[in-house]
Amino acid sequence: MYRDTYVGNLDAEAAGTTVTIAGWAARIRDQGGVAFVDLRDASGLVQVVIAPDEVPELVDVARSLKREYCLKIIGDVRARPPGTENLDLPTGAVEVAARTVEVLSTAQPLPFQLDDSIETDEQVRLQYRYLDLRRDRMSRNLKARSRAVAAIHNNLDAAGFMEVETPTLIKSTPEGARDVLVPSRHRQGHFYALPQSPQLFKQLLMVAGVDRYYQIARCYRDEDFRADRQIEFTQLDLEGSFWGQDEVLATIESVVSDAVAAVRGEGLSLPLSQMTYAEAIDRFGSDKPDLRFGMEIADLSDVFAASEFNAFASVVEGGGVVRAINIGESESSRSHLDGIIERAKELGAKGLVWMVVEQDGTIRSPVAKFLESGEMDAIRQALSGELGDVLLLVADEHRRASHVLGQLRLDHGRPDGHDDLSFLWVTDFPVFEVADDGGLAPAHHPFTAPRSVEELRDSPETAVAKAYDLVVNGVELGSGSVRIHDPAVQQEVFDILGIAPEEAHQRFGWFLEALRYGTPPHAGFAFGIDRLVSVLQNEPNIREVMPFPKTQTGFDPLTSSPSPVTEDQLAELGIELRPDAEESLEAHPAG
RNA sequence: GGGGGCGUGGUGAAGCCAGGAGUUCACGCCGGCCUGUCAAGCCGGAGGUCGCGGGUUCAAAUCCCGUCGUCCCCGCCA
Repeated sequence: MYRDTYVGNLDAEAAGTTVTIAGWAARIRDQGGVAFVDLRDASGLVQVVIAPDEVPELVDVARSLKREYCLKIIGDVRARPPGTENLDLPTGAVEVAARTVEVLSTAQPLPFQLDDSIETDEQVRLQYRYLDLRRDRMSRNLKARSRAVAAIHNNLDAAGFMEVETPTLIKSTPEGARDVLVPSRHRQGHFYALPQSPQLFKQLLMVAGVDRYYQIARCYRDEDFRADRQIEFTQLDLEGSFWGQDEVLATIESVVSDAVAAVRGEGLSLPLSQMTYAEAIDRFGSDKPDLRFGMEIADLSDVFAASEFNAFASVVEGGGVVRAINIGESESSRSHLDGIIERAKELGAKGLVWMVVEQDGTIRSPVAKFLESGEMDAIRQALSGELGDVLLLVADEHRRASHVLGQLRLDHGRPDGHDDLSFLWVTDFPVFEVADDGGLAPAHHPFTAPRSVEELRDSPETAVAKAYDLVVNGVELGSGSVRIHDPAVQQEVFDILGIAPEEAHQRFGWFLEALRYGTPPHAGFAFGIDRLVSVLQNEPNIREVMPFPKTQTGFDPLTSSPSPVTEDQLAELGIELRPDAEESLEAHPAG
């Protein structure tokens, strides 16, 4: 028997018992005589005492121990001598006096330290992820994730949902993100795609009468990596028949609240607040506003419409707007403010005007000479400007000005280092977004139901979809929609989206066919488990809550994947590498 | 596709702007001392082609060019 208890269970009540415990030597403090070993297992840490005057035969083994040796120890739990208790340790009231110490496995010196005293380069952590995961932080993240997922399963199972698996080798329907492709051996030149989501399959399950479906599904999108994006990630995917938006939101709220409670100990106050897409853009310059702080966007178009400052006045005259935020008391050196202007340009603004509120209520700014005192007053009032506040103004079309200010708002207002959770539904998304070339691009997948087909046909640029996002602390957790269940409507939507009938038939014909067999009205949602857990754990990126993530270029330093394959493997698939791929092989020698 | 930060013994940092012997600090590692420590302490020691390649220079960790890796951001992510 390797153990009869976890070390985390050892408290004052366990004193007087004899236990068998097993784990790793997290730290060793050899006093020359008595030695202390902090033994860590999956439950926590306990101090083991090896005392030569009590058990002389343990002297040699005590001397031989190194960090991260894997040990089995039989010993007596006893209260620590008065004055030596460790209040920082949950098990700090007791210690285990060793009778026997068995080395189950030795360990080489570690490539990095497992305590949190030094922040190790992430590539090294990933290369030795199995050691990194022993660290308290990562161990806690894994546990939190497990608890959240368990809560989700419990909630949906109790609510009558059926867990159904869908294929991970599916038909490629190039749209949206790039597909991850898998070559077929039986049909050379043909490829499977890994699913970007189980979207169409879960809709087929609705046609199939499953009624309430869910799945914790792995999804794959081959786009550039970010702190909150990996090539593969995990979503809770769900769908229900004879359902509408209100029921979906209520279900998701209940699920998320249970997941939050499982990790944080306390659920959410329901229902969550809601805001339309239009309001979110207007007030916060984002479709995923972070409501943990204010700093709302104010509109100054009226002030500048008649002002002497022609650059702004002409923008307003041309149908644009002048919008602004107050980032509060901030460094107002020229170089710092120039940096903000650069950032604004990076975000797509033509320029940015800063203003600093002075002692006498006047405004210091490169454009101050164009402003009358009444105009300065109006600006200060609109932005509640106090002494020392820095105001940032952008003139552009409404959408772009809002977007730029929304980002600057995050740059300067986003809090860090506290535990607040600010959940928000964003509803009434538009069917189309205005692309950079001025054209319309679908904002969602083409199976999203419009609020009305007539509206979509008559004024597509303002048409609203029955689509909704869940946002927490400025992170888009997930999105969902009411789906189209009428094949005629689906056909028409394809048409309005600019997908020709032949094209629609070729890509989605199998799906359109399915809709013709008595499809129930249905709706659903999907949200990112990685993102949710990373927010709940206050982690800055989702890699910290994924056991084996990849680097920004999709590389896994632990296994050195992706890697070249043999000529034979390629030949079986009918694949030959192009010259530029051969060059890439030389540039990235196999690890 | 683009912008920025970083790459220095096993780990983390300083040194780089302003070129002058691989210099420094913390942790770890190895050896010694130490019988109540808990990020133990004290003494001693080992360990580095300054990511790689090229250039400038009498001289390059330091300046320049390229390249690889990594992180953040813009674009992209129906």
